[in-house]
Amino acid sequence: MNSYLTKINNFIENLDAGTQIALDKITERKRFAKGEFLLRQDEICRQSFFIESGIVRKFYVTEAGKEITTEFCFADDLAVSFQSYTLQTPSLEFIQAIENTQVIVTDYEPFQTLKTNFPKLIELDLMMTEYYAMWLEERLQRFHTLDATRRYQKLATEQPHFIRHIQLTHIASYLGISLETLSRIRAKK
Amino acid sequence: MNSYLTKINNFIENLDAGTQIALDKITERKRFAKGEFLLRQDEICRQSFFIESGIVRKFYVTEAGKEITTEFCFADDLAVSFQSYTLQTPSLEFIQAIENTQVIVTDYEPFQTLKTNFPKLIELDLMMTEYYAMWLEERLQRFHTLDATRRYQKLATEQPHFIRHIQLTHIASYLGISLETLSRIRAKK
DNA sequence: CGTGCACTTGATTGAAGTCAAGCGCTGTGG
DNA sequence: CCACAGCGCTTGACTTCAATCAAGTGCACG
Repeated sequence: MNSYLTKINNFIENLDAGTQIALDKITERKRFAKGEFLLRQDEICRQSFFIESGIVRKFYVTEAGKEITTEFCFADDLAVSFQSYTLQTPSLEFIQAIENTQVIVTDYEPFQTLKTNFPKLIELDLMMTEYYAMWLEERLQRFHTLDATRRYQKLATEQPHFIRHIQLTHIASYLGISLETLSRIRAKK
Repeated sequence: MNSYLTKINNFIENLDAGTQIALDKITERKRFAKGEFLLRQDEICRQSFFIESGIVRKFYVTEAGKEITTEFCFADDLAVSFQSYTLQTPSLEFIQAIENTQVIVTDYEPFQTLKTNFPKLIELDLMMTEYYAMWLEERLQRFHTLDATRRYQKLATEQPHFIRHIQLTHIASYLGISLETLSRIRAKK
């Protein structure tokens, strides 16, 4: 499944010049300082953010006021509030930079228009959505079958950079366990 | 988000005649008796199954030999092993009819070819994938934030037909709780 | 009239949450 | 330059939720 990312990147690099140029015209570079929000709850996600460097986190807040982290995006990841972006409805999620972050911003509307002239972009959109769906499937499977300890272990072995760069409060929230339990899991062994 | 399904259905109905006819040519109707498998683990999912009537269930088997149900598909749902279908790699999942089921089968290869001639089908593919991703997001959120009781309650109020038509063993597996716990949740109140 | 399957009920255990206190940085203001 | 405030994290005591193991019920079907 990770090879699918390579396929997507190849696809982007091999886009014809016309599509590339059109794409360039509707994007811009932007920086967010650590702590800044790329998107807030209730706003409509009218942009996608391709991370060039830094880290962002997506999270929402429960009725009880607890922050639930849904995803971390590192360099080369695309950050959007998927449902808000797709339906153009108010976002349930926040997107926040947890390090100084540089992104390439693409506006929703121009991109949709562009898709009608450059059908390759629909394919691209499809591939990226497929990738996201597979990512979600895998994440769901882990919640469905693994206990707290094994969820942490998988993360620690497969994404060690998560643990190196992200504070444990957020890791715990991302794994759906309490900070205290995470601390205990890490302590033993 | 459910209105997105309506949008997809409208899109299908409003496809130009050419696309419709081409689509018809690569599909066939098929019946599966209760208990039959539409797809088995390790097979490559080379077809998509649009359910006309009946019910199918998607599940995989853990190393420990436990069946984990990932999805139920009813009439008008599309059943595929998503990762296997998308990557054309061996499926981790089984797809099994749990009632006598009638489906419209579309083969993968011809559909991919068709997409190059009828770009509307790429759009359709995109919309369906977007819908699936949003469905996964919601399901993931429930695992992430709700305890067993509230997961059951949401299911019972939002999809009462699930409980009417599907045996509790499968419901429990779908909700990620043991059959005994589900029984107790249902007993009280 | 059993045999098997779907489900229930009870007893016990274990995993993880909550509450509470404390530790060790870092950074800031007196 | 020290003091202490705040944050990220740890540790301990206790509670709660849900899994497991084990019987038992009731129905369906051969």
